[in-house]
Amino acid sequence: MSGHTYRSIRGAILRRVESGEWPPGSLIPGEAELADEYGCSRTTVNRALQALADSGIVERRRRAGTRVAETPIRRARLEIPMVRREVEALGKTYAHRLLKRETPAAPADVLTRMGLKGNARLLHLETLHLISGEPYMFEDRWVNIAAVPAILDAPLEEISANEWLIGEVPFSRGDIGFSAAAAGNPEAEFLKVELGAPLFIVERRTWLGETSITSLRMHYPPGYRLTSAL
Amino acid sequence: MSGHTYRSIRGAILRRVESGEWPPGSLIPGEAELADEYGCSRTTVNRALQALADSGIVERRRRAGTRVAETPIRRARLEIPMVRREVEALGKTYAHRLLKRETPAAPADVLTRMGLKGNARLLHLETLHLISGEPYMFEDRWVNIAAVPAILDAPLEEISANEWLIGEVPFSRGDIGFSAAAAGNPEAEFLKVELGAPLFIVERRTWLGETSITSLRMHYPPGYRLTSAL
DNA sequence: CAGTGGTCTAGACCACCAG
DNA sequence: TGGTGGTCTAGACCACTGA
Repeated sequence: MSGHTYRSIRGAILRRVESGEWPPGSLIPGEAELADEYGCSRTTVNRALQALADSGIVERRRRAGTRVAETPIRRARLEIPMVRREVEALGKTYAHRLLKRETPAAPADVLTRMGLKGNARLLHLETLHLISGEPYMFEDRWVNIAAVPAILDAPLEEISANEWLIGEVPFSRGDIGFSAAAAGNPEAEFLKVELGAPLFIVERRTWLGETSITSLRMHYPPGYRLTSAL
Repeated sequence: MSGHTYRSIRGAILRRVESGEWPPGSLIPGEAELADEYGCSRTTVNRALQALADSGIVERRRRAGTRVAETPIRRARLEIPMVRREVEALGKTYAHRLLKRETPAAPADVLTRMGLKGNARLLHLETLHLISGEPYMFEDRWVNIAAVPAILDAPLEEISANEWLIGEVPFSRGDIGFSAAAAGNPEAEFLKVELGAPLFIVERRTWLGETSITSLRMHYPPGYRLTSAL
């Protein structure tokens, strides 16, 4: 090593992009040439360029080389913490209240969302999450009983379904969606906001392999804000 | 190479984590040991483990080794496209209408948000973005004239401020925030929604080095949804 | 089909930090 | 202070794909 880390080289290349030396859409020198120029190995240049490609600054293709991205795509990396952590990070005390726990016939839209058939048994949970005793977030959750039968006996008054599921199925895949919606019932009542108030909605589905585990909608009252560096 | 790519090894390790062989919080074998076990070089194992650490599956510390994450942090990676692309990706035609363009005395909250002093000159823009002729998003933007003086002569009726700025300052840093808010004026009128309708709000600020460039608020009507794999 | 990035290897040294 | 991950190197072969 001659004092060149892949970070320093990534920085050097980024500066040349930002300075306009290599404008958007232009081809930048190949790895071998850059390695020669910076006096480091091609491996190190490769790593730097991969990092830049990962952040959307450049686009790379075999044979075609590396070009500066034409339209810089913004990639925001959001960290989605557990509600408990979110609250405790604010220095407040967290609590939750299980408002509903039932196994009704599942609505068609929930079944569709979870990719299940009509005979699937689902557990429906409504939970209010509290910050220092005040409403923080209202959660409407459905759980696929076939995927985690033990949930029927879980002490969900003491441990939230989210945390119980993390203990049971620690690593699952899923997707997430963000939107806005007017407060209806029962969420308006539980969150102590007026009917029609604008709520921030986070929807999440998780899967273990091909099996749907849970699907939920989290309702945050006005004032909630999700942020990220860009 | 003996048929082992860093991806296959990442997958193999992930499966052992998911299977519960290494429960959350537990220490997994060191790089050297895993390399030996899988019959590949330590470099390859290192790359696999770095990828897993990057997705929040494991946590690594020198001397302490690699542990399975205690509480899996969810990292969502959001791609924030230009509005034009977002619309065109739906197969619709994009257009925009510049509704306001003025250089008033800047409100205090805008100055604070942009980290500027009271004497800073700002350009205020209100733009309606259209999808196939219908309102798609209302944008309220402030631009720091000192950072990009040429914007005063930019043909913003033809090219949206966003795209003009990308051309002028292709690579800038910034942050982004998501929230919900009730439609007020003028956005309710322009978006053709009722006063008080729940809007999805995206706020963005961008900087070039230490200089604030622009700060904006994008208002999406009910129905808009931002999604991501988890 | 030739040139580019993608990746693996074996070895080396370093930075960090828990014991 | 020793063991762990972090990183660099030089060389090699491979996979893809555009000219």
